[in-house]
Amino acid sequence: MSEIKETSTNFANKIALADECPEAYASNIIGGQWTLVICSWLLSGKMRFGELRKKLPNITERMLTLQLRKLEEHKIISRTIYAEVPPRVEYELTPIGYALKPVIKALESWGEEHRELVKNQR
Amino acid sequence: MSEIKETSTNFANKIALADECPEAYASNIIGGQWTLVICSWLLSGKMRFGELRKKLPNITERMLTLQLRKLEEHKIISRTIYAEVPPRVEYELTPIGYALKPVIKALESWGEEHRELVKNQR
DNA sequence: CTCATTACTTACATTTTATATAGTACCTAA
DNA sequence: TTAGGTACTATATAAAATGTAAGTAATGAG
Repeated sequence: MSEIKETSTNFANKIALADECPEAYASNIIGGQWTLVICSWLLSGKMRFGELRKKLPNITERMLTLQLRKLEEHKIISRTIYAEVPPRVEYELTPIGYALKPVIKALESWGEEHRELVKNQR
Repeated sequence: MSEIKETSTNFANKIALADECPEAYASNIIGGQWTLVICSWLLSGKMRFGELRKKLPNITERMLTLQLRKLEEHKIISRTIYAEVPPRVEYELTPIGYALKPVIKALESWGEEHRELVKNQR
């Protein structure tokens, strides 16, 4: 998060890959440590900043903010601020965000399958 | 890649997340920069080290080796060495590796959809 | 003996991502 | 007047991922 150096080889490689492989493109967007989990929670409806924080016990406020900003930038979630005191901010998936559902489901079931397999091999 | 520090908060968080969220678990495994692209190529059949390298023009041999080792460790690919000179090593998806197909397809189509959307908004 | 080929290793440097810690503004209720 | 909740921001640092450059082993061809 924070800064990326647009002259690095790493950056160029990401661009090049994303350019020809939609799966790499997608993986760059949702590949963060908390991204999928946040989306997964939001699949069941809009949530406030504080609610999300409670659902993700070990996340720092900074990380949560960064992840939410990144998701917002990518149009995956929308942010609604209510001018109240204390402040209230709600996050909700956009249509393209909801469209992640099959991806998340596919990952979930593969993850479970893989976990089973690995467990049984030891 | 390379080293992970088993005392870091990051490590603990990953474990905790992976523990309860299969999608985070899956994402940790296939989340590398090249992982999905490699699997994607292997979906169409076994390949040699050198072939893969040519398909991924910007990857360094080091990165390719690291990614392949990680995939092998996670039982996603199998490695067959032929005792020839010069050496020949073939990589092939295991059953659980092939089971990634729906995940990759879901990511691909979401990626394309997302890319379209973003493009049209500018 | 020297060179080429393939699939790696190793040591090191850089870039990217994640965490820790300490703030801030706002108003409200005590 | 002071404490408290909410959703942040700023700065520093640690850790992980990726990249660069240079090797290595084995052997058969010339």
